[in-house]
Amino acid sequence: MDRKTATIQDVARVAGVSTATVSRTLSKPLVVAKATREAVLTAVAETGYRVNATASNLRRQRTGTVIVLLPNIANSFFAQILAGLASVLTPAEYGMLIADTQSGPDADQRLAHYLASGQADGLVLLDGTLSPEVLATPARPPIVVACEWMGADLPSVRVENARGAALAVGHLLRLGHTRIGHVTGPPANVLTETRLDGFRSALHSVGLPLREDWILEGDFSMESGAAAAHLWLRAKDRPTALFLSSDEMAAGFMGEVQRAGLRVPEDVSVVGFDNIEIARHLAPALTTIRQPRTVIGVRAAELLLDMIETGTRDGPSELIKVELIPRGSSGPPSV
Amino acid sequence: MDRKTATIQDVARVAGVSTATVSRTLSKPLVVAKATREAVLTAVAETGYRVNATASNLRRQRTGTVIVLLPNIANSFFAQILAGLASVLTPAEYGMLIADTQSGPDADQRLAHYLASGQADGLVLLDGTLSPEVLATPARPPIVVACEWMGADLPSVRVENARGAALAVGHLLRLGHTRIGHVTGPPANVLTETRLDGFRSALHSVGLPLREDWILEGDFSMESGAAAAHLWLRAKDRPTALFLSSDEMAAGFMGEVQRAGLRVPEDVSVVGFDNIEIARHLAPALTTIRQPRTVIGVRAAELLLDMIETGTRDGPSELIKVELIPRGSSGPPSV
DNA sequence: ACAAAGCCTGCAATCGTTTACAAGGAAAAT
DNA sequence: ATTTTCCTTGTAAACGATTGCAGGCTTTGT
Repeated sequence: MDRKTATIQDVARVAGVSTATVSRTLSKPLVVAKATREAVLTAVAETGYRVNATASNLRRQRTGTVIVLLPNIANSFFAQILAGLASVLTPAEYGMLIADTQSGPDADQRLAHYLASGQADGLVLLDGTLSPEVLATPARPPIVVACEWMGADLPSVRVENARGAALAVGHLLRLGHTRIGHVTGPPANVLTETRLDGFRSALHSVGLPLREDWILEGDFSMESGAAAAHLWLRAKDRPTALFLSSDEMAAGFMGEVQRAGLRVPEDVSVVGFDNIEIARHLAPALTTIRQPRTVIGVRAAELLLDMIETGTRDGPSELIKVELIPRGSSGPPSV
Repeated sequence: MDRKTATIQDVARVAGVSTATVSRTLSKPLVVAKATREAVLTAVAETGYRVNATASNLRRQRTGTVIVLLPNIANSFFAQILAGLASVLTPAEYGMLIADTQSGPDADQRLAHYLASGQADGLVLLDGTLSPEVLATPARPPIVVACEWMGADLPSVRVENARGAALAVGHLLRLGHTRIGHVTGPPANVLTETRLDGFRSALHSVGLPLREDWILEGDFSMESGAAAAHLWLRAKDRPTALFLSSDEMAAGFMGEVQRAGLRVPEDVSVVGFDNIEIARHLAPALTTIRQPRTVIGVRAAELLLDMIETGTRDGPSELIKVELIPRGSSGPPSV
């Protein structure tokens, strides 16, 4: 046990072989003779050798890192996707470099920077608001998009957003609602649009007219859900049910409505989207559309690793299923 | 614009200087003459050169990475600390390697592995359940502990947990409660014990007896808060107020109590700990103890960077202040 | 005008691995 | 017995940057 960490040289000396043999023993054990292999492994154990990832990466022209670009780490939605990513990347010896697109100044430029910098073997994109033009970079690393995005033909892991919206509306219709409103996500976002489209066409398909004044603009945050509640409370002619594009908004909405003395679902039915953990613990428990966040992360990571290893920049796209979870926040309209 | 990324050699050639000069221009611009400096910078811009972090790290005998060990990324509490860490580490050109101690098998062993592997220039410890003995590793990198931990004398960023508990109890006492219960965190955790101690001594200092049957065991999760609610609902002789060791538990508790038809704070006052984002959006809004999570991350990162740069393994410890946020979930007892 | 001091810059070694290539020896084929 | 083939192993050249050392050219001092 030396002061410093042992290097491959030390192992080679102890085992009485060349560094090449040590390296081979560790990476492709099959090509070295059994006797030497064992000698090397003993020496490794004895010296406590661990391969220096930096040197290895330099030589192998890789970085051992994938960059994850997301709008906001603090958001539990992304945190859970991260957990999924980590569960695949960590065992594969890849580190995650997390880049928060909201904290810095110009997100598009940051993306371009990461693409060009060669700081990563791959990139996971969780922010749908970035502009697709940046991808024009030559020699960019493989990218997997794990959210709705305008950049058309990248390998991606997506969620049945439109169908989710349709499920939500269908549920409310079945309960007897005909006056259904919607609170959207932030304007630029594709999630917003896809869910809004799903909402629109679900209403359309049963012949219900679309009341534009019942479509409120939010931004996925609880804050904006609460704001929507204020608008709703003040409105003269209000919908009896609302589909909100995120659970956080739904929670904010319900809280505000209840603090104003009205009741859910008696006075208004509420359906969210995401099935965040707290959804079932709210009072009333929140009806919502479940999307398996960890799975999204896992699949995205698997896709990316595959692309990195095969050296391709194209890959399949995957669609993750969603599911309606009916709970207490939705009920029949009280005429 | 070549296919491949430009290397320092390319820049040197274009600028008509040696690679040494290019390197110096970029790292210590002051020592190179103004004219050459400008020539180099022009060449850099022209070639689109970006320094290869791997090569630089290898030569400088560092990794450019800090490892963050935490129990669970998906937990929004940690996610927010992460955001704080990232906001300091990313600009300083350090990557974060996130290691989830819950996902793997033996967390202690993983910690030991990370310490020995030399994979990181520093380590942030967010998991208080790891055993302190592992630190005995010689030549370990600097560590900052950003949570309560038994390992005594490491540099740390801590929160006034005991005082927080005292604030919570004091608040309930002032409202007139004398029958106050507590829901703890998981048994092994130091957070649990510190807050429990704070709770105990706050009661003790005003001469209230301690009812052991009013101390329920939780684990910080909403689930366990809901379970505590069941116990509370079933109890014959129940407290009129509860201090729960986390907001998530408080949310789970409130939800369950309300779904059972009782009301907060009329039937039971609830105080949480953390001030998670949803706290103010619940109905009623949750009274809680605020701890600034982002700040914890920021300070921990700053401390760690300082230790890394000065090469020391000791450093100051910091205590982050907490604050009572009174909201609707606590009120006078209804006799 | 000459020596001393100061600025810049280049040379070349180094960080720790990986991996083409070649070479040595043993086994198999002729 | 000689040639061919196969299996293992070693040699040495990268990978791309940083930096101690030394040398050349100015500047300053006397």
